[in-house]
Amino acid sequence: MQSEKRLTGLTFIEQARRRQILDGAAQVIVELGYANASLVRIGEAIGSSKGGVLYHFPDKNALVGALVLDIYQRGAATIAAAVREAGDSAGARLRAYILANLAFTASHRIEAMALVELSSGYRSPDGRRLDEVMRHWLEDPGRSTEERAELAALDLVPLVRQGVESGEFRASLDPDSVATALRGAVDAAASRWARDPGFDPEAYGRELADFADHACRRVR
Amino acid sequence: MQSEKRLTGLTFIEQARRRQILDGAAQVIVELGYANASLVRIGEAIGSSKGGVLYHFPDKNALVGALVLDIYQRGAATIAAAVREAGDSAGARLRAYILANLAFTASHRIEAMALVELSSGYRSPDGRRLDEVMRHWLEDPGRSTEERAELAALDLVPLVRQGVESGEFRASLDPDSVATALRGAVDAAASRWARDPGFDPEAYGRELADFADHACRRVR
Amino acid sequence: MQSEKRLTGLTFIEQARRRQILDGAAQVIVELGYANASLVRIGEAIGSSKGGVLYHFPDKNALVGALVLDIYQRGAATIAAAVREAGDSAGARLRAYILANLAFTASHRIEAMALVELSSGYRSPDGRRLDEVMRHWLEDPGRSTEERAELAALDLVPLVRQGVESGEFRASLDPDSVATALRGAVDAAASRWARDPGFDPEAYGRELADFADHACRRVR
Amino acid sequence: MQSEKRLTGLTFIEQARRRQILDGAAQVIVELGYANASLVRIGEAIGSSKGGVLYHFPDKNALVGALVLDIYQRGAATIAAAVREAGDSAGARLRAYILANLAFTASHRIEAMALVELSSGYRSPDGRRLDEVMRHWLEDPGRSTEERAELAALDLVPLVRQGVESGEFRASLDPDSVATALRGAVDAAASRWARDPGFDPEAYGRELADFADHACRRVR
DNA sequence: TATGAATGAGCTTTCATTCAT
DNA sequence: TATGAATGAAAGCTCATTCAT
Repeated sequence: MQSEKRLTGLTFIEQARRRQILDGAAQVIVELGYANASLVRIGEAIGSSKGGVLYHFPDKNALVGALVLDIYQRGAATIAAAVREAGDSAGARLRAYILANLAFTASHRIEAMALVELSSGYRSPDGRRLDEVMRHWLEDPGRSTEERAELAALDLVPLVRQGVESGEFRASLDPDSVATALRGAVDAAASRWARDPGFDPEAYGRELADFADHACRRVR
Repeated sequence: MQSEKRLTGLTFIEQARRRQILDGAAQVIVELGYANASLVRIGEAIGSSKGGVLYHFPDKNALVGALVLDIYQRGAATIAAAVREAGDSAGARLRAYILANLAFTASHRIEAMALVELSSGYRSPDGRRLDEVMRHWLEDPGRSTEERAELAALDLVPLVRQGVESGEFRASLDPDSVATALRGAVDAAASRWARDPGFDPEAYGRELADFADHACRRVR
Repeated sequence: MQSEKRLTGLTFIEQARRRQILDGAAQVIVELGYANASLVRIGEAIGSSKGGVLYHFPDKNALVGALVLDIYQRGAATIAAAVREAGDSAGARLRAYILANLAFTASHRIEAMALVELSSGYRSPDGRRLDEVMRHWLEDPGRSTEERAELAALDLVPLVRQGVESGEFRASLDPDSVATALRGAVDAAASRWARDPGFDPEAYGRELADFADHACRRVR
Repeated sequence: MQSEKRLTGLTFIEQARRRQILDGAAQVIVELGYANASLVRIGEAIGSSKGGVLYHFPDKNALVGALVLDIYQRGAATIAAAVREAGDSAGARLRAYILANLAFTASHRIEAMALVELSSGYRSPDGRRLDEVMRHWLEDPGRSTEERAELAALDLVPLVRQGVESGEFRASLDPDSVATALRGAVDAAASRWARDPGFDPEAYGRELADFADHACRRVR
């Protein structure tokens, strides 16, 4: 039965191989930097050859695209869920956002670091940065509403704004600035961890959540 | 008189040319990404040739090293000064640190962005990241005590710790986490600015200073 | 019964598949040029895969060889027949030769163009041109006398020489040069047609036949 | 003085090197076929490296373009001159055209063969044949009127038409077909010569000129 | 009778680096 | 104080070929 062997057009072993390649790519990118993450090295990382890699992805750009999208989706899914479950309070939602982010970083060390590496190291063939390219991908009309919703959940601005409007957060807070700052603080974990293996992302998450709480919450 | 024309072994025009090259390099790195910043393009950017660039720097690696060090030093100098002038209060010093950082970003747009690009894009010939390499440079025994002091002033940990110990900041603050978070928030400005030309780093700096203040200061 | 299903060692379906592959190959070669006619694309052209193609031919070289030989044989068969039926007059035979050639081009557009593409694009693994390789094939002792005769019929030299010797053609005619010129004029049709879809090979054939007639025939 | 060292923006030695590369390229293309004429081999042919070749031409396509244009221009110049000097008679002009073409082939063996090889072997990066690409080049508005005139002189159609209209050639002649046929006959010389080193292009030219004369001229 | 998977040679291209001038 | 010229390593990519299924 085709339906048993295939899922979204790919056989299971094909999917497994792609998974393996994506993992290998992430690893090499983290280890050597995106600039030095050649197809040969990615191939070697999974005990294969550059040809083997290119058999499963049309070109390097597609491979990186798949990798980024994969990490984003996995991350967005868990983070969106955590925020959803946190209830209506902006404070609780913000805390959940931060904790979930750093829990994801903790449990997906390589992936999180790879994302950081790519977010400033990657340029598309026509010279655009990852953010810009991502925006195009996300606007892909083939993307489902749920996916869109989850990816949108990564945006902190509405969350902060809600807190301000509900009076839970200080009125003088600028949602845009706060979002930028917190996103920066969250992303800092991966690079910090990269240069300091003893770093504990989840502990950092708890500290950061408290920090953000004190910074945002209206003084009673 | 040689002694008038030379400073640290370089003539003034030599120094001027190096300055020009470093500026050109920063510009190209920001525009095209570190991966595409070839020596030819850097040469073109200053109306010179590949060979001209390599006359002033032994190799590309040295050029990048000099660039990073140059930016760091210039930044550290102004920031250290601002913090020094802020007096003894940890709160005032933290505010000065943040404002000075973002003022530097605002007045050195290209340099700040280049640093972001390099901080994850650059790898030394033996594969080490910029941070790691920087640490080695800073430990260079040839470096003067003042330089050391200024570069050390970029480290937020002692600053936060002082605030906690003096009772100005909340006792439950973890200096290390706060330092990581704030450094991440500060650095986020350059990448944000890169993808959003309308961004105002100094305004962001004021928001971030308030944010940090509320987060750190002990509730009276 | 095996004997009913096989012919020269191949089953009928096997033969049909080979036919299909050869046709696909010709098509792809014409469309994309020999250099871009990869096995994958040939496979795709017949709704099959690379592997499918290579099951029927030991390697790409053999496939091209078979294609060329196939086209030559089919062309030679009809042309030889036409010349044979034209009778003894050299003028009539020459006219028949030209008309038959261009009728074949007209009815086998793809094949004729593929031959043009291959005649300069193809090189054997050891670097020899198609002509040279063809000569070897034709000297293959396994080839029957009839086949030989038909393929020999493509040679214009004896035909022209006969006309000269019989006095039908001008005595000053150099058979070798005339043969080269007319072969060139005949072959020009396919390339002309390739870049000018409105070209009419059969009309051209009639013009060329008249042209050759006036050029060769002794003025009464 | 710059003006002594430069011509059309290139120094003389630069021009000499380009010449050398073009010659080497033509040689390799003839020897191995366009498909096998890699930059390494072209480099080797002139005792250089692939890098050396690419220093003088931005990419392989530009190299081939320069080669084709160069051959065309040199050929067109001598042929146009010969036709011009032949006077007004269409017969004399046609004879001059044919003789000049084959004299050029005789004196530029490699170039003529390379052109044949390229005319069916080359495809531009976007898949177009040489003829098509050539047409674009020739329409380049930067091209001078004289160049245009000379390149236009390669077109046989107007020449034949003039002969028909002046009554010098048979009225039943179709200029387009005759042009195609004669061009084919002329070009056949290079491929014939390639597979038969004893071939004499100029002798062939005289035979072909007579042949064309008899074919075209009105019987008195 | 094919397909899926993988390999590795070879291609074009970019680029840091070297060297003579 | 630079440029011109050239090299060769390494990259991304295509493709014929092999092999297991």
